[in-house]
Amino acid sequence: MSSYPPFAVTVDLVVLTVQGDELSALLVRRGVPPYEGQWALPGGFVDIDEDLVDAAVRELSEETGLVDPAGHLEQLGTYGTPGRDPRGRVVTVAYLALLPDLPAPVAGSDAASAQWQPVSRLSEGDLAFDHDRILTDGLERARAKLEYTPLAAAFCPAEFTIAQLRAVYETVWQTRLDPRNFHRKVTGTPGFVESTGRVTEGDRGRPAQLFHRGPASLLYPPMLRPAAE
Amino acid sequence: MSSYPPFAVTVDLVVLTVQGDELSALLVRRGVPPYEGQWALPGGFVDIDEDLVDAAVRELSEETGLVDPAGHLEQLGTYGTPGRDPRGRVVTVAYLALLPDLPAPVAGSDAASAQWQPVSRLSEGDLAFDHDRILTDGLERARAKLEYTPLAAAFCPAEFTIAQLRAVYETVWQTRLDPRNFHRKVTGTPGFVESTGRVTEGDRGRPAQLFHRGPASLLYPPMLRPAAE
DNA sequence: CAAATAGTGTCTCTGAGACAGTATGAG
DNA sequence: CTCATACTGTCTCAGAGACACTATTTG
Repeated sequence: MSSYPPFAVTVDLVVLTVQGDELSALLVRRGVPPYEGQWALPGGFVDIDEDLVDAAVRELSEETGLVDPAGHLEQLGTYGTPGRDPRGRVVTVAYLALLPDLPAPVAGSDAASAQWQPVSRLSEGDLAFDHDRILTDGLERARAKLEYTPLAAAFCPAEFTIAQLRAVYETVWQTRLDPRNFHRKVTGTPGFVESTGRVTEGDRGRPAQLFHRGPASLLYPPMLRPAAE
Repeated sequence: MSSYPPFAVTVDLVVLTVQGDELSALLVRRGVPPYEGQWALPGGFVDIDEDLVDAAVRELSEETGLVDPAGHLEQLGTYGTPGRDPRGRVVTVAYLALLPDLPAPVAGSDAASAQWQPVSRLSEGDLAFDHDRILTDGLERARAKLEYTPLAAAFCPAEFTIAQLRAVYETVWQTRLDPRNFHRKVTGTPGFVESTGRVTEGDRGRPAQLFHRGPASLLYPPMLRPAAE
């Protein structure tokens, strides 16, 4: 092995959640150079005997304090352009995590320096390294996947109403959906959601049925994102 | 950098083409351990100052002899489970390449040991390392992308007929499509194909118009893969 | 001429979107 | 009661699939 070019390998995480009517990403403020004091995606070096996804789960739990939160984690892509990290040749494997709005948003060991930031307030150049690009790719992946997978439910608590699920779509896509057609579509797509029999109480208006995620991994027919203009 | 765990980084390529009515992948026979004598995906180590995609392009041209073939290349995913390579901790970034059927299929420096193999004849365990898995992932990616992108044209020569394009779909999806509806759908989807004004000659039947790829990067509405049964 | 392939017209059915109308809660 | 939200029914239009039909070549 010593004859092969030595690389460092990191994982970085695009962690998204829906808070109120904002799509937010988990960011950490860097405490050490390079890019000291700037915001960055959470992440870190992969141990030499650690699987990539395990490193991602470890970093996620270190940053959020949550062990196995009931969301979604998938590989996003790998970024390894020479010079992307001034410390040397670092290849980073980016992961995308979608989480429900957490009771205690960030409670890990690095809590002081980590916080949720609405993606609408971020602009090119705000983040360290090439993390702007990675975040942009993660957002586009998330938006695309809402169309043909039931992943919107990953942003919701274990039990949720159709209106909550609709709010996820509206927030992530920055669009308005007709509540009546949305209801019919979601409940009519096999395997998307399953009724729990329970209903909400104490809200305004008629109580809503509570659902949990169905068994489908692909939506057929897909949810259609209104065409951009 | 010396304080970070040292990894080796490779690129591996899932190179697909359509030959006759078969979807084939480019495989190389390994000449050195580990897995000496077994078939594997083409690939190799990334140079310490080389971009990942450049390494993929370099390996592709070394194996096929073609510089910038008019196909498609995209990152597929990264595989880095400890133990996947007996030589040590090797993380590989897999790329997916879609190429038109080449006049001289494989004419690179490693030509003797490289050849196209129909994917239908390959089964679990045929390939070295975790390349079975990578190939499977590449196939699924290719099949999915035909639905919502114009990538089928990457399997065709620069100018092609609607029937040739249909043959790509039928081969990759292992299905039959109605020639008449297919024709209407493809020519009616904005930006998918553009007429060259030329027609074929010398074939049986009425001459067909020749098209080249249109400017669209996403098909709307998408091509629908017949539901699996 | 027949056979083969290219391309068009038209019907039916499904599903998306618009939106009226009904159900059931809080105040 | 009013208001708000949940949910259902129904209409219209676009597009997928089935398939009859026309067009243009080779032999």
